[in-house]
Amino acid sequence: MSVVHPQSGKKLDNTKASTNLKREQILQGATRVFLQHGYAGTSMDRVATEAGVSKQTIYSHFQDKNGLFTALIERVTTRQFQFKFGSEALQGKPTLLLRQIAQGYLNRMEDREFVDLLRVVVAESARFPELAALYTHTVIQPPCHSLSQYFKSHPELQISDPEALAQIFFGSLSAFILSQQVLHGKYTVLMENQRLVDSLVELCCKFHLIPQNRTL
Amino acid sequence: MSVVHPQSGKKLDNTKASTNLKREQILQGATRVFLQHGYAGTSMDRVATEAGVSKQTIYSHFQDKNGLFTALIERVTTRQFQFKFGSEALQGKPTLLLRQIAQGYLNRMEDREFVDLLRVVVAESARFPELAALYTHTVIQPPCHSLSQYFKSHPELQISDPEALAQIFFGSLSAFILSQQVLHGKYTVLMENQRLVDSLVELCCKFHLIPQNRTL
DNA sequence: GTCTATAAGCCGATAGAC
DNA sequence: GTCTATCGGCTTATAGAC
Repeated sequence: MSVVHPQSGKKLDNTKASTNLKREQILQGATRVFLQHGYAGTSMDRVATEAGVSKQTIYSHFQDKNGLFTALIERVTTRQFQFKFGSEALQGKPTLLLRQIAQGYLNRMEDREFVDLLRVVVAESARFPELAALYTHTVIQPPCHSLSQYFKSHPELQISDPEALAQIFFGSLSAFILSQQVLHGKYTVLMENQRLVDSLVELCCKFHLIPQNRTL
Repeated sequence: MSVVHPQSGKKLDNTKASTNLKREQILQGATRVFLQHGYAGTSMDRVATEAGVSKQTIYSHFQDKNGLFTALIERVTTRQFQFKFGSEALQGKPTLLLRQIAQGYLNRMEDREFVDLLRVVVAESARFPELAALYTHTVIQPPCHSLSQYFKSHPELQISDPEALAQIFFGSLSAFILSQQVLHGKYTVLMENQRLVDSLVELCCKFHLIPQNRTL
């Protein structure tokens, strides 16, 4: 199938590079369109225009609309997994560390791709359950698991159910992002990020802080 | 425009009743289809078939696809608002009351219409921002506001930021529902409702319970 | 491999009979 | 008011030139 040029190996490499470049070009264009308009709301014509290629080029790189969408969401999901959370060592004063974690997670609100991916994965969760599962295990679970481990290794925090508290921690942050950015509550319901973070950290460290700050 | 029958007033009433019946019939069929397949994924032909009427009948009751969808979501949203939360008096022991509230909210996981509405409102939030705003103010805010008021009127709970805690309370519950039911985590990520509820109640009543249960 | 052109069917919305 | 029939236009996917 592939044209092997006998005079220079470069020709082959260039061809492959060019092919991958086209594929990349298609994915970038398709990502913009699909993440904004959803699966059914996106036409292959629109993708072709946005990516600057013809429709047939798309069909030569991907089996069909379904395959393109799946490959695309898997790519963006994996990309969002690169979010450095598990990598940084979980050290330092608990209040400061937890504040950093919460603040860092809330900063993702400003990442449009993160917000768009969340909306689309939820939107297509009924038609693409395997993508919902991938998202859950790749984006949602890892931070939750890390925090749970942290809680377990710090008994002085006196947390009765580390896994449940980690779920509450990231769950309330995720719900905040959903309500503020996806449902546009930012413009109608006011709540400063800092207040949420403060209360969350306080909840996790209540027992821990009592001996230092309070006398009952 | 309307045909007023001179012999019997019943004729007019029957006609109106029949009209409202058709409208109801259309809305019921459309609700099933739209909540399952989303806006772009739903065709008017499919709605007509599902509702058991012709397409033209739909267009005589609703301006266009957009108008039908909007009327439908507004109806279901309002219906979900009937969820009895603000109505019941917030009385009783805080731990028991909070447990009841959390448990009651989680019971909505089993209401398919609630889960489907959440998914569709999120899915179409970019194209129908006014529906997202309606959902926020009708379904999300009221319970949050009620709980916040409850916290404020019970200073013995020593809650520093009642509004933020109420947001954390319902936010983590909503995120749980989203992850378990919408993203199908029910089948891949196991976490019993009871553990979440226990931790949530414990967090809200930590200071309150300390004098009774612990000695620091 | 990439393009233009086109097939075959479904879309939202409407016209006209009754 | 409700039906059947239909109109352009847009949809996914493919055929054939280069």
